[in-house]
Amino acid sequence: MTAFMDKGYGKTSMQDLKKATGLHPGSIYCAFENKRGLLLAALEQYKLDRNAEFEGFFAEKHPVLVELKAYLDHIVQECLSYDAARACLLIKALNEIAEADAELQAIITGNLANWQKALTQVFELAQAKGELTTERDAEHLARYLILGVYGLRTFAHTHPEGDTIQELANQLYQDLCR
Amino acid sequence: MTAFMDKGYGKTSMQDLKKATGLHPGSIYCAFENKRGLLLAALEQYKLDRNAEFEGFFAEKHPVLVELKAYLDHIVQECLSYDAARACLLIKALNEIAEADAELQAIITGNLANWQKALTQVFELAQAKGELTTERDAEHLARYLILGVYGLRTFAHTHPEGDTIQELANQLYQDLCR
DNA sequence: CTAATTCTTGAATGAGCGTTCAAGATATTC
DNA sequence: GAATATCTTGAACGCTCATTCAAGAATTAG
Repeated sequence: MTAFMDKGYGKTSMQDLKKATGLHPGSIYCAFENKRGLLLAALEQYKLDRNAEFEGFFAEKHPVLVELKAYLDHIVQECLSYDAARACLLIKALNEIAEADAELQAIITGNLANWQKALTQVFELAQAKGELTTERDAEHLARYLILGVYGLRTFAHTHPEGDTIQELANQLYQDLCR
Repeated sequence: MTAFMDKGYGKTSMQDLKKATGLHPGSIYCAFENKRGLLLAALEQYKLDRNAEFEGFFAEKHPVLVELKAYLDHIVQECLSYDAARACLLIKALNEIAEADAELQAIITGNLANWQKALTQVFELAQAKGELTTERDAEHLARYLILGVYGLRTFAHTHPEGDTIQELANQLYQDLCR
């Protein structure tokens, strides 16, 4: 999973995967059928990891908006800490191969759609608790947050320095919770 | 240029480039030294095209904010019209190869920095003309707009349907010009 | 302990890639 | 119009890649 996140699918060679998995080519092909199968497995693991992380942040232990801010700040930290190239596996795979592989595209957009649904529920909860006006609907807010996260991730690739990313995230949060 | 935008650098083979340029391999190598040289030339052309387009939109024939809205709507149209995979050459190249090629990274981030500078001037002009409060500074606004455009482009890759993209762009515009 | 089965290994394979270069075509010069 | 210089061509090269598979190791069964 991390190999694909670092180098992307195309540039990760079987030699890289051999190192990353500790398996020899034959074993990889026995277990995952081919390189694409390994990517599918990596995407599955990525989904599990992200879901667990998400539930950790939105455990309803604090006001929803506080949890949301922590979540956003965590994403900022992620953008800043990663060695330049590493990115969200979903986006990296989407940009790289979705066009030529309908099944993969469906899996990726499905995962992203689930993320959006989960965020919608977060905003709905915030509205139900009166932390947020119901002026804009939760789905719209969720989409806008996702837009912002995509933007932050891309921006981070261009700008390793300063706290620009944090400032942008703060502005995004402010616009969402206005 | 369009070949690289459609398939990305890595997946564009010399055969594709032969078709796209009408030149035989030897001629390509004579004129551009190698495949990377052709990418550099494509990036240069992309810059020229984008600059011309930009100046067309911000010719000071209308209120600055009206021009800005038209510019954003144009980007929305671009996101919707492109066949799924085609993307901004700068971002595509940045995601794909910047890590492994410092010179290329410098060129790309340089171009993006120029874009940001130009947008900053647009916001400064709007503020000077009293179309916009000076509450938030122009550079901050420019960065936020860029964040939004990055987000729109990525979002468009996941969501070919509906007018989600246009709605998001409208929200972005509203948050910028609030 | 032997035989049968399953798992592990990594060299071999063929396809596709970017790149080169000598031969042929064309243009220029005197 | 011959000689020289330049441009064009595409087959050939070396390399890397994903993939395969037969031989060897390990495990299980009788």
